[in-house]
Amino acid sequence: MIEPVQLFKCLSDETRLHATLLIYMEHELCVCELMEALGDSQPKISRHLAQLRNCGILNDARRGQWVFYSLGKSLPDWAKEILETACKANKDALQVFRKKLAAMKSRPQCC
Amino acid sequence: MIEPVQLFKCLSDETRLHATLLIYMEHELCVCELMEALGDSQPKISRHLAQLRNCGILNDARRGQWVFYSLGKSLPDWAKEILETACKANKDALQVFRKKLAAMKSRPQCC
DNA sequence: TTCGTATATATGGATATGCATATATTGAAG
DNA sequence: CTTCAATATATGCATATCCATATATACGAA
Repeated sequence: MIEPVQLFKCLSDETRLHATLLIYMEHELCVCELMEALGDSQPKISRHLAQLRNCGILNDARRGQWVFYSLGKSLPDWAKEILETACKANKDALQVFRKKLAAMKSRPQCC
Repeated sequence: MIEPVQLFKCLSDETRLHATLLIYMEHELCVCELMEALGDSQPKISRHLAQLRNCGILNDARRGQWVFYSLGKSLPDWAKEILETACKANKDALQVFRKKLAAMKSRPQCC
């Protein structure tokens, strides 16, 4: 079970915070979508996602060529509350990311 | 104005997290009370408090020999919400710290 | 083979902590 | 009043450790 201090450490990096909040809002995103939305390199995104997965914050599922990340299934309620609050506090930045997502061409299909 | 990622970084260390939550619950504590409650060395506590003060999370006020720390005055509501949620998630540990505080002899008087 | 993703390695930079020391306040002795 | 000691807190320095990132490479699916 994740501890508060561990969640805070995970969210203390911009890439991880934004990726987590985007996934929280969009329910499911793959690595290439996050690359596009956040404008970061593939290894950078992948590495941070791996860390979030190892902590139980995210869950990964391969479908064809793509690996989709979603919120961890056993994430406690207090952690979701913190994500919800962080979304509100980060509204402006998230808006920009979501626009980039929406403008993305050849987005992988959800099954 | 503090950014979410900055708050998370501050709370990503056990000493800072516990000190902040204790101050949130008790409204005001001095360095020696935090040393007693958390069982950490004086320079360690002092440094972490300085960092929290520099970020605007805490406020300091000297009264006599003591320096009392309280929540920063301009801390936004979303930040307080996060502290509230973290308190709930950390209830057990905080309970132990508060007991040590209550058992402390020669606690400095509040003016 | 190509596309999407993961990981190994190296490196630079940040961070935490201990120890020693400095500063500030208070009170007591002279 | 001045000096000295005790108490409370802050900080400079050295060090060890952790972290983020880039580059290169490997793996897995189509």
